[in-house]
Amino acid sequence: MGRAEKVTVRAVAERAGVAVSSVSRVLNDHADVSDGLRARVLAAVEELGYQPDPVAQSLRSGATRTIGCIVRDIANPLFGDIVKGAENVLHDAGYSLLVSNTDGDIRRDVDYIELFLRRRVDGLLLSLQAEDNADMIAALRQASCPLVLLDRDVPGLSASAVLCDHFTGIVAAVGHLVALGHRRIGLIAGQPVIRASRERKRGFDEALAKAGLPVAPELVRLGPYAAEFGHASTLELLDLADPPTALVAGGIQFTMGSLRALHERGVRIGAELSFISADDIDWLELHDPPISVVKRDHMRMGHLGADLLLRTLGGEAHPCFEPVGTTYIHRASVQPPGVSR
Amino acid sequence: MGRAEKVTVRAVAERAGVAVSSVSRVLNDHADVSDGLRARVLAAVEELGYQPDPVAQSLRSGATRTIGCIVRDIANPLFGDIVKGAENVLHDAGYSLLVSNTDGDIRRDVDYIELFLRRRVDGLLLSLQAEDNADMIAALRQASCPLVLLDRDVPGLSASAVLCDHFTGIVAAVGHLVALGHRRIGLIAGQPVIRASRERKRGFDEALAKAGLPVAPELVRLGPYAAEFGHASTLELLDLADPPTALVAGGIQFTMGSLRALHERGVRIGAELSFISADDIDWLELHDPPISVVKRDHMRMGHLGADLLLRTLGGEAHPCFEPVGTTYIHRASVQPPGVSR
DNA sequence: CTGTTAGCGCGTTCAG
DNA sequence: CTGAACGCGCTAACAG
Repeated sequence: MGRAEKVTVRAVAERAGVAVSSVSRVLNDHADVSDGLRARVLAAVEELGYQPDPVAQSLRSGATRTIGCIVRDIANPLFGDIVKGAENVLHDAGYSLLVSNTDGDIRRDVDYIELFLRRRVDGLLLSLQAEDNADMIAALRQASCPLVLLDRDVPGLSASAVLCDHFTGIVAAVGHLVALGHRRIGLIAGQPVIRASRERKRGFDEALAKAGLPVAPELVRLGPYAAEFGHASTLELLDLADPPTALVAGGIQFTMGSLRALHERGVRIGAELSFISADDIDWLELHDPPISVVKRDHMRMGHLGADLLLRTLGGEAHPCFEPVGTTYIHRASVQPPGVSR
Repeated sequence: MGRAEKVTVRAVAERAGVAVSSVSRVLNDHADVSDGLRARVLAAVEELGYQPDPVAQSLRSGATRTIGCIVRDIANPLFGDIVKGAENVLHDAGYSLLVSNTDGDIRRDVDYIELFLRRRVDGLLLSLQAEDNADMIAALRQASCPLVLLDRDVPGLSASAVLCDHFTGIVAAVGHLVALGHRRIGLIAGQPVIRASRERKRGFDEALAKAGLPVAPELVRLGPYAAEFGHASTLELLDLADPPTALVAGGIQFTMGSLRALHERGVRIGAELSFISADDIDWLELHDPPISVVKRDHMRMGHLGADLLLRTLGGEAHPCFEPVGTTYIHRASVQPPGVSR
C-alpha cells in the first residue's frame, strides 16, 4: 500500500528557505509578493508535490467547500437527475457533495439537516418531504449557511428556491383530456404539505372548472409519495362503480405504482385508459403505447439550485427564486367510451 | 437567520469547573473517570447544548468519517441503487457519503480519486470505468485508506471487492433463447476493460458453444457504456442482411438505447424480437409485453460494499471478495421465424 | 483520578 | 515586502 509522506507548509518553507507565512501568501495570492520569493516557493511546492490539507484549511477558515443535499430517494431517477445536475456544477466550482436518503421519514430530514450543519457544510440543497414540520423549520433556522429549496416553499425562511410551474403543466394535461371528450378524470397526487402537490391539485381543479365539469372527490387521491400509494389508489379507482376514463399521476412514485397496477389488471394505456404522468422520466416514452407526460428538466433544476447556492456564497446574490418551466407532452391517449366526433 | 453561539470544550470545562481534557475523557469514555466528574461534565454538556466540531476532530484524529463514492452516472438508477444501499449502511454507522459523476471520462475517475484522497476520506467505494488505466491505478496506490471495488476487478491492487456473477446470468439467458429455437442471437455489451463485460462475453460464447451454434462476430457489438452505443448498435443489427431474431443487451445504458431504437423502428418485443436485458431495473417489467431480464440486486451490492468497508475500517476484516448472485428471469419471448414445435 | 500542555496544518494578524 | 507568533477546536501525552 502506498504511503505518501505528508508534506506540510513548513516543509515547503524550509525547502524554499522562507517563512511559512510567505508560502501561504504565494498560494493564496495575497498581493505584495516579490517575484523571486514567489518563484522559489512555487519551485519548492512543485518539487515536494505539496498540496494543502483541506481539513486544516477548513478548521482555520470555517469553510469546508462541501454542500449537503437532502432528498427522499437518491435511487429515484427524478432525484438522481437533480443530484447529478447539482454535483456537476458544484464539482466545477471546487465543492464536494454529501448525499442523503430520507426515505419517507420526515424526522430523517431533521436528522440530516442537523448532521450536515454540524459538519459545517457551506450550503444546503433541500428537497424536503414536508414544508410545515416545526422541528425541521427550527433546525433550518439554526443554519448560518445559505439554503436552496428545490421545488419546495417554506414561508418565512431565509432561503432561495428553484420552483417548477406544476400548475401550467397539469392544466394543459387535463385540458387535453377534456378536449378528447373525457368527463371522468382521476388524479393521484401528493399531500398538500408539499407545494408541488398543492399546485397540481389547484391546476386539476381549475382545469375542470374551466371546462364546466363537476368535481368528483372520489376520483382524487392524495397521499404519501410512495409507489404503494399509487398502486393502491389506481386499483381503487378502477374498482369504482363509475371508474375514470383517464388518469393523471402527479409524481414518479405514483406513476410507477399506477403503471404496475394497470399492468397487473391488463389495462392497456391508450387502448382502454388515457394515462398522463406529471414527471417525465426518460424511459416513460418507451412504453408501448407511449405515455403522455408533463415534462420537467430535473437535471436543470439541480443545476440551477447549485448555481444559486454558489452565487449566494460568492456574495453575488441574495436569496431569490428561480422558476423552472413545465411542458406538457402528448404521446398517446384514447377517447372515453360513448364519445363520437 | 439563526446564529448559534459556538460552544467549545473550553466553555463546557469552565461551566463544569473542570479541565478540558476531562471533558474529552468523558465524551470519548476513556476509562478512569469518577462518577461525580462525569455527571458534572454531562450536565454542562446538556445545559450548553455542546456538540463536538467534526472538523477539529478530523484534524486531530486524522479520520473524517467520510466515504467517497465514484460512479459513472448517479442519475442512472443502477448506480442510484448502489449509492442508496451504501448510504443507508454508512449513515447508520455515522459516516457521510461524498458522491461523484465520472460520466464516461476515465480521467475524471483519476480526478475524483485524487480529490477524495486529498480530502482524507476514510474509505473509497469504486465503480470504475476501466480496470486497466495506469494513471488510475497509480492514484489508487497512493491511498492509505481501504478501497472497495464495486463489480470491478483491478489485479494487483490491495482492495476488497463485491462481484456479480454475470457469467451465470448470461448463460441462462442465452440458453433459454436457444431452447426456444433461436440460432441468430445478438449481443450488445461493454468493452473488456471492465470485468462485467468480459464475463458477459464469456458467458455468451460458452452458451453458444455448448449449443453447438456458430460464432457470428457481426452479431456482437462491444462498445462504450452509453445509450447512444446501444441505440446505434441495435439499428446496425436490425439492418443486417441476416438480422438476429433475439438480442441480449448487457447493461442498462445499452438496454435504454436498444429499447429506444426498437421503439423507433416499431419492432415489437415478444412479437417480432426476443429481448433480454442484463440488468434488471425495477420498471423494465412494466413494458408491454414485459422484457426478460437478468436480475441483479444493486442496492444489495452497495450495502455489501459499505459493509465491507466498515468491517475493514473496524479492523474486523482484511481485503476480501464478496460475491453477489445473479438470477435470470424470463418474462416474455418469441420463437424465431421458421421454428415449429 | 484529574489538570496542564503540546501540537494536528493552516491562515493571518502584527512587527520589522 | 517578509517573518514570527498565535489560535481555529480538539485529543493525547505527560505530570501531579
